[in-house]
Amino acid sequence: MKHITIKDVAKKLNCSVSTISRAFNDKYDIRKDTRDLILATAKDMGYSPNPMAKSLLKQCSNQIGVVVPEFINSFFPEVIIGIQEIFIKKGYQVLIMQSNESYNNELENVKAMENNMVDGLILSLSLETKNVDYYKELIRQGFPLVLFNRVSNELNTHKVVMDDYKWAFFATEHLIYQGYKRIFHFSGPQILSFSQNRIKGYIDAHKKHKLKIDDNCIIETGLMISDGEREMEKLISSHNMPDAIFCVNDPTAIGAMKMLKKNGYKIPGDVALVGFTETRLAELIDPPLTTVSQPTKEMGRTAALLLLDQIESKGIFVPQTVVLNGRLNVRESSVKVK
Amino acid sequence: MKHITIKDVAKKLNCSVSTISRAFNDKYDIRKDTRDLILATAKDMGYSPNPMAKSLLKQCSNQIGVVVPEFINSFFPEVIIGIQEIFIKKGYQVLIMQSNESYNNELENVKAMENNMVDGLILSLSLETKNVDYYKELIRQGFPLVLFNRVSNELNTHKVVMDDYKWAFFATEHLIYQGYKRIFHFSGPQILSFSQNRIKGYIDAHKKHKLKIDDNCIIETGLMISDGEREMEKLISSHNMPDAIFCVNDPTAIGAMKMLKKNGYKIPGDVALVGFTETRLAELIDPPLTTVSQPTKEMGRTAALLLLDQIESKGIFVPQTVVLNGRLNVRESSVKVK
DNA sequence: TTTATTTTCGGAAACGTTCTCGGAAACGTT
DNA sequence: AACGTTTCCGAGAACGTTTCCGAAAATAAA
Repeated sequence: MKHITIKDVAKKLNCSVSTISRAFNDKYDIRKDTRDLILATAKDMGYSPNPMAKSLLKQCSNQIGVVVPEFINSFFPEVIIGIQEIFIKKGYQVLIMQSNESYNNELENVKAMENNMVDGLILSLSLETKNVDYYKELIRQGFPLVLFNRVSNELNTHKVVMDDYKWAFFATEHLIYQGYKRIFHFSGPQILSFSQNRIKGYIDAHKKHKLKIDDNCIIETGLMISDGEREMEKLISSHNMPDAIFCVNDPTAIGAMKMLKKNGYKIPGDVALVGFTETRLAELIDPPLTTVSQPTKEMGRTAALLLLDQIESKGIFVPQTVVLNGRLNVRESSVKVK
Repeated sequence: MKHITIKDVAKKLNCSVSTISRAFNDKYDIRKDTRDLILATAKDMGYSPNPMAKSLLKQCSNQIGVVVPEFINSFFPEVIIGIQEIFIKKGYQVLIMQSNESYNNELENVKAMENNMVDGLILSLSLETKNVDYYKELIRQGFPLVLFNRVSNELNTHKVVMDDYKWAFFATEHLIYQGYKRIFHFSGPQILSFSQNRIKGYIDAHKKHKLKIDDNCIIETGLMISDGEREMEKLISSHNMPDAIFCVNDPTAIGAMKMLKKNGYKIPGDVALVGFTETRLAELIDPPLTTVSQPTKEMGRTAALLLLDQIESKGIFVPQTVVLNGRLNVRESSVKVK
């Protein structure tokens, strides 16, 4: 379990450690053949430079950190794959941690990353996160931080999101075009900006088509399958049924669907459903779920490129918000039955 | 972006760095009130010890690494949650990397982890991994390594698996009890030991019930949805239809299901399906999929505890293979239609 | 009071690198 | 032969810690 160090190589070749270092860092002041010799014997001995020592000296680690709320659903994993795609190519390592939707974990994770001297951080906020002071301070100090998906208006830094308003609008309008009149919205937690934007899209689509929205049509639900189930159950037992529901995301739509099926309702015959944020599930469940899909990998790649840019341009940067396009995948769950 | 170091604190308090270090490491040879003073002012200054420097000195990092083949399906993420549960509590950080089912990536990841001086590694092999020499060498050197789920017989170290043979046997037997006669098996890659075990279970269940297995009943398929689709399509076009299929995992079963439905076959009326390794999908798709579920979080916890044990007992350890129990969740996809 | 013991602290080496500085060869020029 | 250049390399500091060793101060024992 003994690591081979630069000294071991130096001793073996009877030269100084500086020379070895030169060979490995492609410096100009080293003879070609000595470099080749060094590289060859080093490889032979199984030596490779210790990145921690290097990080300590250079004060940067060639690592970047990713902190996400969860990775049970396929959304975040797919984003991460996009992130890795970029960074692996650039010789960076990607460290991943998950906050499990807890503010404390999130903060711990971020601090751990920071201590680990990551050169930058890509972050998506947890459900619980209301206080972003720590991140503000980080940004103030010039620490490269990119937010995606779950972002906060209070933080002035690079962000990658999709146009939630626009696509919520389109999704709702789709239901309207299908002829549904009594469209409910299962919304996400109010703290998250995307929840607000999706609500706004839902409302404005109604306005455009001069449709009234009842007071109790917008129901703050959550983001999990269980949340959808719970709220659907409430609706069913209160005999206050919509003819369509636009859900803040796929899991809540799936929860609603489960509960509807359990109670003998037909989808979309009795209640039509539209989700948001493609998960793998959407096209596999029965009936297949109409949903707005986000370009997950592209979101990852974009966040990665923004971060890379900020890291490499070590200085003044203008916080950018990249808005990615989505797509409405119309499937069986929302088409009007004649 | 300037880090506060131990020296800054020492200068401010007009004492030596050793004393600061003592305060932070709860050493006995320091006066109580000086320690309190140091801790207080350090906190005030926003100082926290640099873990990289510590790792460099101590030659261990209080970090452990997890390398998994993918995390698009919910299986690995859930295992990771179990792993984190244990390690977070113990003050370890968990670094996660994914090999994307590529042997090269896997090796790169493992080396990166090693260079990062992780104190141990939890690994699940990629599909491509046939050569495990590097891991052998790691184990020989005494590096703490725990394998789970995708393990190799060639590696003599801690392992956490489930009893694939037993549960494949039960799953197949379940189909037999339902009255199916022509049961095919979509198998995984032969290299993976779990594939072999599941095949064996499938065969032995037939033997027990004195049922013959045709030559072409066992079809090496893969592990992805697309693999299941492909092989199912072949079967359909060759008019060589089974009345039931036991699939090596859920994604292949789901792939088969998609293709069957697309071609108008009824499930389980025309073809019954059984999967393996619970994914979130199984109970949500239509029809709900009968499958063997693994205790994912427990698998993670078990692997973590084994690793922890090996790390802390710094010395002779007896490689252990923990076999976890599964469960057969019978759902609609496999029950005989009268 | 002197000596022995304990408590508390500072100095310095070490972990594995990179990098600046200076110096020794090797070479070319007059 | 004497000098200036260039090429190549070694010594040593630095990164931020911990820990061993020893010493000063405080206390206890004589």
